[in-house]
Amino acid sequence: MTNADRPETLARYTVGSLHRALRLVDIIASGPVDGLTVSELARQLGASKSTTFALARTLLEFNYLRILEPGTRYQLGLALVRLGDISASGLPLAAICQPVLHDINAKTGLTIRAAINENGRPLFIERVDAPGAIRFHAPLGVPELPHVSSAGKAILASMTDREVASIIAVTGMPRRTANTITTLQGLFDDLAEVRRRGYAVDDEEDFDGVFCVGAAFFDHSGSCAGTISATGIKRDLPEQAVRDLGALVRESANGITRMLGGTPRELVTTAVTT
Amino acid sequence: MTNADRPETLARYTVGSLHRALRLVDIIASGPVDGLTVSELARQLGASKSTTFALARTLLEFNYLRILEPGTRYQLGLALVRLGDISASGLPLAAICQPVLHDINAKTGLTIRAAINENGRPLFIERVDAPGAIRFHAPLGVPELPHVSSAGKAILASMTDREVASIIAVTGMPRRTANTITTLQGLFDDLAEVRRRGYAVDDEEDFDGVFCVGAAFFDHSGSCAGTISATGIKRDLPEQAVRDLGALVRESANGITRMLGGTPRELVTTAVTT
DNA sequence: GATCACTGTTCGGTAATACCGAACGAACGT
DNA sequence: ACGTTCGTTCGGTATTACCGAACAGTGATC
Repeated sequence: MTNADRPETLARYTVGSLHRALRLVDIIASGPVDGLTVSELARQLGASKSTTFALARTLLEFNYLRILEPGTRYQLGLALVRLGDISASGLPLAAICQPVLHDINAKTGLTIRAAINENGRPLFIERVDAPGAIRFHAPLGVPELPHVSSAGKAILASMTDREVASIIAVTGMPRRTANTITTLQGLFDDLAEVRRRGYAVDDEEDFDGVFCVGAAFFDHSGSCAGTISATGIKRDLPEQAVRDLGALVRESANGITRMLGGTPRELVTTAVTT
Repeated sequence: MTNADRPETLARYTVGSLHRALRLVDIIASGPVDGLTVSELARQLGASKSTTFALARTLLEFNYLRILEPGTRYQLGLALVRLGDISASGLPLAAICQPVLHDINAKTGLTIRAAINENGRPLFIERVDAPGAIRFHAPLGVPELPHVSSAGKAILASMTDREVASIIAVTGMPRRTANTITTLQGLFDDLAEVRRRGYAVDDEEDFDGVFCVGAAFFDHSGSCAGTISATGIKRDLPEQAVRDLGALVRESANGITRMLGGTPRELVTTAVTT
């Protein structure tokens, strides 16, 4: 549940019914794709059926929810598509990144994503899917773990070891696969490699069989604004292809850096300075 | 289908504070891109500052809103990106259409959009922008007027004149440019042309200088599920290019029809049967 | 066919709470 | 140093959001 992971002291000026309604939306968002019924929602929400019904009706009125034809299951509505589109357009990054994502997608046929740097964690804001049936688990709008993704490691590589340690202190380093880096020293070593190459690699560290290459771009102040990354099936990517892909992603990220008024970081052989 | 129209009785089972909160989100969504302050929101909402503040804080807690760095202006937050993405992914159409949109975009360099048929009106759910600086007014998630867009006319062309008339009775035929079709008979004539060609054309009927080509796809039951359309600047499109583009869009739509388990409509020379 | 368990929906009563108004310090722009 | 506007805080009160009970349908099981 995502309602308890807010230990901040914001609980003071919150509107209870609105809080409940947004939790309801979250329950539907993390529920099955074919939606949930009022009774199921009421159970998960811990409220009565009538209350849940009233909340759902109000959300329905604004098209935040949508009712499936057979029966009465609630899904997320189309108003959220509109609002999400507006929200993403508000970020100038999205407009800048979109053509770059399409370009890499056209050249490689892989799934390409753009993320922003959210306090050291990658938060994906845009995505261009690979053609074909394979779809990767790639939700937008939620911060991902930094130590298991190429996007996350590309961000961390722009920071000092001290900063990296403070971020990892919050997120931890949970193991996802046999290849997951689970020690701080192992991560530091990998980040040094990232700085040398100019791009980060996720070699089945998040999902078995999934390979990822990512590179960071920087704003005018020189701080890491975000990343772009390419995701594919490991067996489809021979070693040479990875090097070419890494170079492509790195240069594309450098292009975004220049569009943001920044200057691409040169490849370094030593640790980053404070 | 059973979608009652706007002039519904103000629903009886609405939660007041939630209603206010969603109106607040809408106000921000239709406001300036750099956001609104609490005082401005309170004025437009017709509520006190303290109430507005509490609502905004709660929405902030769930990342429905976001605060701009300089000052305290509220923007739409990134949670809406996530929810919009989930909402669109819930529609199987979006997953099917995405590679097709990219394909046409790669071939033509134009802005390509997919819409679903929302009671005879096109509701855009996905978009691939043209590379370059030009951005068309192309919001997602809101139903557009059917008589001024190629997507709308492609939908209407799949219906009988009687059905078209009943839809136009609701939306009206407001004039947008000098080329806008404003009479029912004129629309019927144009729709007959659409059925002959297999694709619809918007020749500066919505915006001056903007040209559009769209075609409908159909589900297994043979009813129009939605459209794909390409948008560009008129002077960039000579007559022959329009014919090629129309054929491309039509064939791409036919491909989606087949993926939906339907059979593409053959080009007709007479009116559509009931 | 009748029972059961379940659903979505309706409605009244009441305790909770969402709202307002006033007041605070701070930040601008006179 | 002025006046104005901002965001934020807090207490009191009447609004209202909540619950529980009861209704009509549906589908499965006996």
